[in-house]
Amino acid sequence: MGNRALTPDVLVLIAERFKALAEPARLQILNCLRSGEMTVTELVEETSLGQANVSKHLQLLHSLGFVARRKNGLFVHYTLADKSVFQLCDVMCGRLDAEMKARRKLLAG
Amino acid sequence: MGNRALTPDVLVLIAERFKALAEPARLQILNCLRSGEMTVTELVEETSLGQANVSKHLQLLHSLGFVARRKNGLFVHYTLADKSVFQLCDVMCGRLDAEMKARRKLLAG
DNA sequence: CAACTACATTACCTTACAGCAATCTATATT
DNA sequence: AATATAGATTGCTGTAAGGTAATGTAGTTG
Repeated sequence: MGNRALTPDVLVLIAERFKALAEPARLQILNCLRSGEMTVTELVEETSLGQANVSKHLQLLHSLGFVARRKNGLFVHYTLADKSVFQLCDVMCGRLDAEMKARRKLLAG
Repeated sequence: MGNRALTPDVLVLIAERFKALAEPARLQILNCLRSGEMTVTELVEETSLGQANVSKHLQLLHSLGFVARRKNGLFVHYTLADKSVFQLCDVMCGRLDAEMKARRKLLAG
C-alpha cells in the first residue's frame, strides 16, 4: 500500500476520496468528461441531472482534485484533472467481472 | 475504462463498491486484514470499534466480495478476498501525494 | 442601464447509514 | 441441561449528503 503510513487521518482522507466516486451521478459526470472539456450546461444536458446538482457535484470533484476548471466569459469549462480516475474504475470493473464470473460458477457448478 | 459499457446500472454497481471503501472504519478493518486472517473479536480489539459495528461492516464487505469468511467452531475468521483493494488504495494515495505536492507548490510559489 | 445567460450558492426536504445497546443464534464447556 | 462465549441481527438516534427550487453573482448583449 505504498510507503505512506495509514494513520487514522490518512484513512479519513482516502475514504473521503473514495466517497467522491461512490455516487453514480458523479461517475456519470466524470465519464462524460472523458471525451474532453465540457461546460456545466453541456454536462446538464448530457446527464439530465439538474443544474444546481451538477454544479454541486463539480465543486466537490474540483475540491478533491478530480477535475480542473477553466473560465471563459460566461462559460466554465471542466476537464478531468488526470487519468487515475479510470485506473480506479478499471480495477473496480475487474472486481465486478470476477464477482459475476464467480456467481455464474456457483449457479452452474 | 476497460471494455465494459458504462450503462447507468453498471455505474450504480461501481459506485456501490466505491462506497464500501468510503468509510474509514472499513478501510481500517481491511488494513488490519493485511497481516492475515483475523476473527471478529480480534478486529474489535485492534480497531477499538464496537462489536456490532465491526460485524455489520464485515457483512457489507463480504457481500461485495472484499473479504472471505471461514468458520471454525465459535470463531469466524475473515481474510482479504484479493489484493485489488490495495491497488485501489495505492492509486488513491498517489492522488493524495499529488494533491499535497501541488498545494505545497502553491504556497511556496 | 436593463435584460439575459451561465454558473454558484442557499435553504429545505428526504433518505441512507454509522454507531450503539439490546437481543438472538449457534457452538462449546461443565 | 445450564452456562458461557463468538458473532449476527434488530431497533433506535443522530448526522451527512443528494435532489431541487429559489436566489445570488458575474459576465454579456442590446
